[in-house]
Amino acid sequence: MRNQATAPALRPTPAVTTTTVDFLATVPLLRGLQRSELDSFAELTRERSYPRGSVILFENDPGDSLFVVRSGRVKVVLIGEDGREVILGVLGVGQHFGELALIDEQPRSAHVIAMEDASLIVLRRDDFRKRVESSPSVAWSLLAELSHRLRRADDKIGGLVLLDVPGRIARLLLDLSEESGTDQIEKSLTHQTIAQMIGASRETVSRAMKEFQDAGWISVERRRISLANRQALVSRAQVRE
Amino acid sequence: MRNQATAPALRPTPAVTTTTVDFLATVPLLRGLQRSELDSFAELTRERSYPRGSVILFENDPGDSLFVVRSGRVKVVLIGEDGREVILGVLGVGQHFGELALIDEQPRSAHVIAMEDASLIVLRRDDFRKRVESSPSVAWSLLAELSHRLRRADDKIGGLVLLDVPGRIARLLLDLSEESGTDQIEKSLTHQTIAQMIGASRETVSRAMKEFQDAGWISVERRRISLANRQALVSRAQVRE
DNA sequence: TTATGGGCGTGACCCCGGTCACCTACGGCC
DNA sequence: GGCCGTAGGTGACCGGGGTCACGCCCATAA
Repeated sequence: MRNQATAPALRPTPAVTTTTVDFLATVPLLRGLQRSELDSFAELTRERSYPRGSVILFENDPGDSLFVVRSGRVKVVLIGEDGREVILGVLGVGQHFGELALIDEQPRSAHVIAMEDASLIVLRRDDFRKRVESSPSVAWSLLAELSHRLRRADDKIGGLVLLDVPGRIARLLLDLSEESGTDQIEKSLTHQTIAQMIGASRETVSRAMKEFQDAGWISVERRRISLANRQALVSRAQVRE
Repeated sequence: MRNQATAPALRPTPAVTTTTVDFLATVPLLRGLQRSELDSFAELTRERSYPRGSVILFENDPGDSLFVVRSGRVKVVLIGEDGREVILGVLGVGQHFGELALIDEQPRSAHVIAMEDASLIVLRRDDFRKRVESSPSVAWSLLAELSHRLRRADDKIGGLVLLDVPGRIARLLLDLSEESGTDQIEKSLTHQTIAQMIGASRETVSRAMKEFQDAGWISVERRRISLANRQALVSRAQVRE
C-alpha cells in the first residue's frame, strides 16, 4: 500500500540530511526572519509523520497548531455526509495549513488528509502567535498568503457558477501550470482528484480531458500533463454565450 | 449604528452630525486603536459619495485604496462576458473592501457596485500600510477578518458543489440571520439578488422560497424574512443522500 | 386615473452532467 | 504465469435546474 515508488520519478526527494532550520529557511511564510530567529523557532517545533491516507486533522477539531509540509502532499477537503469529497486545495512541500484556527480560534473548517506518506512540522499556537506579533514580516507574509487564497477562492466560486465542466478544467490546468511556472504539470493527478477539485464527476472529467487531447490542446504522458495550446485553454476558461 | 441598517427602505439619512473619527471608532477593523491614533487616521481620509448603481471599482483596476462603507450598501461581484453576475458579498455600514490589493499589490479581482446611494471613506495605500505595520492590533484584526472570509468562501465552495439550490438557499438564510443575530433578516433582498449570491436562476429561487413558505419554515413580509423553523432549514442545508 | 417598470409566480421545454453499469489497461505481487 | 486493485474509457438513462414566455401585482410618476 505504501508505494513510495510514485514519488522519486517526479520529485527530487529532498535531502534527508537537511536540518529543520535549513528547511524552515525555505518556507515562504517565514521568509524575512533572521537566522537566529529561525533557530529559536525551530526549537519550538515537533515533527510528525503521517502515512498515506491518514487524517491529519478533521472538522470541528478545536485545533491549536500550525502545520508545515516537510515532505509529501496533503489535501484539504470538505466531506458531505454522503461521503462525497470536495478538495479545497492540495498542499506540497513548504506550504502550511491550520493557521486559520490559530488566528480566529474557531474550530477547523475542513479535514486535512495525507495523499502520500507525509512528514509535517508542527508548531503550537502560542509560540506561533508570539512570532507573528513580534515580527511584522511574518504577519505581512501571512496577510499576503491569505489574500492570495481569498482571491483563489473567489475565482473558484466564480468558476463554479459561470463555467461548465470543461471550462473549469481548463481553468484548473492553467492555474496548476502557473504554479509550476512551466507548461508542464508534473503532479500526478487522477481524474478522480481533478473531479473533486472542480466539483464534477470522474466520468465527465474523463470525457472532457479526452476532448482536450483530441483537440490537441493538451497532451498526457505517464503522470505529466503538458499544455500544448495555452491560448485555446484560456479562451475555453472564459465565459461566453 | 445598527438602526441605520434597517433604514434602507426609506433613504437612510445617516446621522450627518457624526464626525469621521466617531464613525471610525465604530469600525471593527480599527477596534483597538487609541483615540489619538484614530484622529491622525481620520486626517488621512477622504469621503466620497456614489449614487446607486455606480461602479466603485472594477476588475483589473490597479487599486491602491481601502474603502470603508459609511452609509448605504455595496456588492462585490464577478461579471462574466455574457453579463451574468455572481455576488461574492454584500457589504454594509462599517464594513470595508479593497484591502486585498493593498496587501499583495495584485490588481482588483472583482467589481464593487453601489446597491444604494452610498458614502465611502477612502484611505490611500501608504497611509494604511503604515498603520498596519505600526499597530499589531490592526494587523491582527485584518488577519481575523481575512480568516473569516476565507472560511466563508470555502463553505460557499462546498455548498455549491454539495448542495442543491434549496439547500444553498437554506444555508444562505441561516448565514444572514446569524449575521443579524436574530431570526429576522431585515435586508431587502430580491429573489434576483439571492439567485446571484448562490449561483442559481431567479425562477428556481422563487420556487424554492415558495416551498419554504408553504412548509412553514419561513415567512416573508414586505422586506423582511423571518425564520420560523430554523431546525428544518438546518437539516435542509445539510448534505444527505 | 393611466402608464411604466421592477419584482414575483408558473408552466413548458430541454440540455448538461450525474449516476449506473461494464469494460479495458496497467501495474504490483503471490 | 494469473490474480487484484486502481485508473481510465464509454454508453444509456434521466433529473435538477436553466431558459423562455407569459401574466400578475404593486410602486411611483405623469
